[in-house]
Amino acid sequence: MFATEREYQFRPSNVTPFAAATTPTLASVFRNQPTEVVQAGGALFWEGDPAKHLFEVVDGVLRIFRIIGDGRRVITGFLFPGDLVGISMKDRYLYGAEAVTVTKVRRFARSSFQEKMNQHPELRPKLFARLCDEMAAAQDQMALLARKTAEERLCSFLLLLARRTEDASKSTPTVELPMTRQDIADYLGLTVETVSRNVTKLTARGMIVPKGRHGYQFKTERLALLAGDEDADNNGCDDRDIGCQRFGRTLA
Amino acid sequence: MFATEREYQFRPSNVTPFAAATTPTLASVFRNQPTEVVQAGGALFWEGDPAKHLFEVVDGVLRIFRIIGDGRRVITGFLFPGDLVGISMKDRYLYGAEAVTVTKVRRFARSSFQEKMNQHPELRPKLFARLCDEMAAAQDQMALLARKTAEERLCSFLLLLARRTEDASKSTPTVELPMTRQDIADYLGLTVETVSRNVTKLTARGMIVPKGRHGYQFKTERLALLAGDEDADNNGCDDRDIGCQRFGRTLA
DNA sequence: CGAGCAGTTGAACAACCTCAAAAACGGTGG
DNA sequence: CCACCGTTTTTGAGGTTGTTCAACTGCTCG
Repeated sequence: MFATEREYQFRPSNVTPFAAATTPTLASVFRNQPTEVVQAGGALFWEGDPAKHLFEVVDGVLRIFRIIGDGRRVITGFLFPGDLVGISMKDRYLYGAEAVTVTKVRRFARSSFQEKMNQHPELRPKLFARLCDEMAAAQDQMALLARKTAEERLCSFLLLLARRTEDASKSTPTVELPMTRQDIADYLGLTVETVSRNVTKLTARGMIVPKGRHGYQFKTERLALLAGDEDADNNGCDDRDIGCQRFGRTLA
Repeated sequence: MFATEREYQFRPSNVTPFAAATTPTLASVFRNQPTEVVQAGGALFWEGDPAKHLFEVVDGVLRIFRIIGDGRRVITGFLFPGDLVGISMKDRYLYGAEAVTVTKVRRFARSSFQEKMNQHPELRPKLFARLCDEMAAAQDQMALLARKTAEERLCSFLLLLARRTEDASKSTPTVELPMTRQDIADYLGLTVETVSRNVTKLTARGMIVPKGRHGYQFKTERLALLAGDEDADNNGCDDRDIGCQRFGRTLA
């Protein structure tokens, strides 16, 4: 589909450096599976396929999507290294999964995953917590789609990506956008044109600065003011914990 | 808040008559807790409250909502008898829960819920399945908000409600709308006016027929054609299983 | 009865979409 | 290395859907 192979570096979602060394993680269940490579644009599975496997994203970026009437596409999430795809109790996938970039995944039969989880009951709360994070992400997204303006949506999205990059702690991280404008549009419930225009606008205002092919340097504090999550006159410092990642889709 | 007490009858979500008699259900964990009554408009908890309890809706309807910048409200779900509220691994609720109608709930301390689940491990997959259903519902909602027109949103919503009524199997069930137009608008990402106009339009076209104060009789097949889930020229008969309810919010 | 709120209706407006075309990539092959 | 081709992105002009603002109706319940 694409011949392009883009550069990107996102860090695994739930693998904090120290915890990884001491306690078994969900990823460890997949550790000894061989990795498979999916070319950019290639499909891992389609909506409606028998849901026989789970996958762990090892490297790259996936998009999770649905098609509704008249071929309208909705991207319900992007998946990054460390994320799981295909967890469910349904016998068919409820969405399709495609590679945005060249992607490495580890495959696991659903039955053996169940087994592994029974052998390691200490992983259960971790899986549970992940579903909860994902539910929280889904609710954020509903709020975004229901009530935010195009500009707010874009800023929220950029900040979400920023949290996944190597230097997420920096106030002006450089972030790669491996997905197309069309992907972003389908994720934010907008058109390509609207996304493009707003990227241009943010660039013109200096909130983001182009860095290389698909990269931008973000002014995260200024973007946060435009993301529409707080009152305009509130400088964003409230006491709630928002430490968790809120991005991936894990369920099928 | 409201003095109004509206009539409604929705059936419990995951309690199929037969299964309830034979196997222990999630609801059975709550069975012996005393029920509390929340007046219409009253709050069960607010976003940001310490998440000390879970609740089971016994009777009535709850709305789950968030407030984003500038006071914009987003209703992320309505909860009906049998649904659970407040399940999470976070120590604070990520949303508020208010009673749409007078509502009966059973309260459970989070720790004792954990205990109960450990005592009855056979309930674990049921809880898990519920989270999966909820995730599926969230994805439906994202698709609705991202890509559907006002009319499609309203029809989708009405059909969702229809599935919860006593006579859901009938092709022209009579359904109560216990929530206000504002609630519906905040759930569908629209304004009150747009909801009102579209209700009027559907009524004029005879797709829904007013029945009493807050009730309507639905022509479900005709509504389904307008819900935007299938291609316009496809009469809605595809092979995927869509039997599950997809409505409630359980997580906090 | 009348105050207050939910709901409806109308007219003007704005944000976003659609359609169209040009520009910029990114890769390919001479 | 450069010319070419398909794709992605940007830009522009005009149209539509849904919003905003405002007035009005009709309940319900003191």
